[in-house]
Amino acid sequence: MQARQAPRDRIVSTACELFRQHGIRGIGVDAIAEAAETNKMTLYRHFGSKDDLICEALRFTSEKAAAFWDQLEASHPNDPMAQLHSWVEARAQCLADNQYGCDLANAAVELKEQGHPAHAVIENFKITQQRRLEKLCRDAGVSEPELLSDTLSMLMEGAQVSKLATGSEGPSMRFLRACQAAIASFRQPVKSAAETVSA
Amino acid sequence: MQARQAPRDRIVSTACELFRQHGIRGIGVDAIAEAAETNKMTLYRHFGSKDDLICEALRFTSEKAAAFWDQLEASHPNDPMAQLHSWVEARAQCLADNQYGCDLANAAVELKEQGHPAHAVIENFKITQQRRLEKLCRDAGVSEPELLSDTLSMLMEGAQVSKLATGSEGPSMRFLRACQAAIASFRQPVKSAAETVSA
DNA sequence: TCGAATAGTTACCGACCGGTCACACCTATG
DNA sequence: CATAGGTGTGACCGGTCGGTAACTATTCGA
Repeated sequence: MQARQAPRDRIVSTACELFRQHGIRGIGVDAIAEAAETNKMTLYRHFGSKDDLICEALRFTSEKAAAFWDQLEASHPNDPMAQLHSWVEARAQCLADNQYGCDLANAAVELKEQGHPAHAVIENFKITQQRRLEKLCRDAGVSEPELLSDTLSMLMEGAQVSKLATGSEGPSMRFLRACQAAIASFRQPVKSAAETVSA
Repeated sequence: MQARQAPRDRIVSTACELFRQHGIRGIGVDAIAEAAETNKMTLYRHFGSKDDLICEALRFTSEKAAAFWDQLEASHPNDPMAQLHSWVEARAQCLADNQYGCDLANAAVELKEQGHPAHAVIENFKITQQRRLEKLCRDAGVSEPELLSDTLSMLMEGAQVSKLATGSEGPSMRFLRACQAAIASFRQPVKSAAETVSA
């Protein structure tokens, strides 16, 4: 039996879970503290405000996502095209497993007050993801890496919100095929040595 | 000077606006009534509850969107491929104009309690839009109309949430080009009469 | 073993939430 | 002019929100 996590860690991971299930505005700090088997006073000793906790929870989620990229690179070393397909398949799997969409994107929808500290966390996360995806596309040698990576980004975000709005029978059902078709349409045509030089 | 709208209509359109700006959970009925230049009691005489008002506001927005399709068909009669491109351009324009994304999709993100009456409105709207888009793709004679329409749906949803999360410099910047590339990749190759028959 | 830090408990605060009440008002139509 | 129906006003309800105070219990290292 493992020693119990520290209260702070329990609060963060519980907050992640409850924010995902009920929405950030849909759950109160008291309920979070209770679900984390602690109390509101301890929560406020670790986090100055609910907004602080929101940021910390989003950071926590985004760090877990960052680990996924290392794993991806290790799975197909020196084969960016295989990594790209692996990325798509992993996103499709995540889409099938998770009924709540991307926590960071949902937070962006929910927290409209501009200047909210969470915006910086969200933007930083999304931009990082997009940069990594773009690098992958570039390394894979597709014809328009920026356009492909943005296409895949939009397909991914769209699939998640579409699943929320329309259910799993909607467009998100064809997310995997849509991504694969997009990648295929941007693959460099096989060129002869002469063409490669002239281009 | 036009006669003032009836209180009920003012409440609905004001609610649409404030829900869009602050989120459904981010604005109270009192503030809506005040912004509509009326009061909470009148609001509750027309709508049984806030949830009722939410549904009515979403219905109002979705009806405005429905009118767009007639307009689209009239602009390029009997030319579904031109209508499809026109649809993409209109969505791109809407994306550029509107900083809050799709109200219906945002509502789906925000209202996670299952069984909320708004879900039926959202699902009905989204499914209707998707069916019309799919019909357009089919009429345009692309090779895989279902896959293309789902791709375009996901690109559209993704562009909106991506703009919320990453700002207008992110993937949504290339929404138009991404859609056009997707359509191009699904265009039927020109076939000879013999090929058409043998297929 | 002592002391300091951390965690738990209870009660509380003011603000706001969705929703209702009783009552005064206005206007339009008979 | 009278009456009726929609409208405006302000007070009020119970509940919940984010956040705090004061005090006790626990843990753990010096």
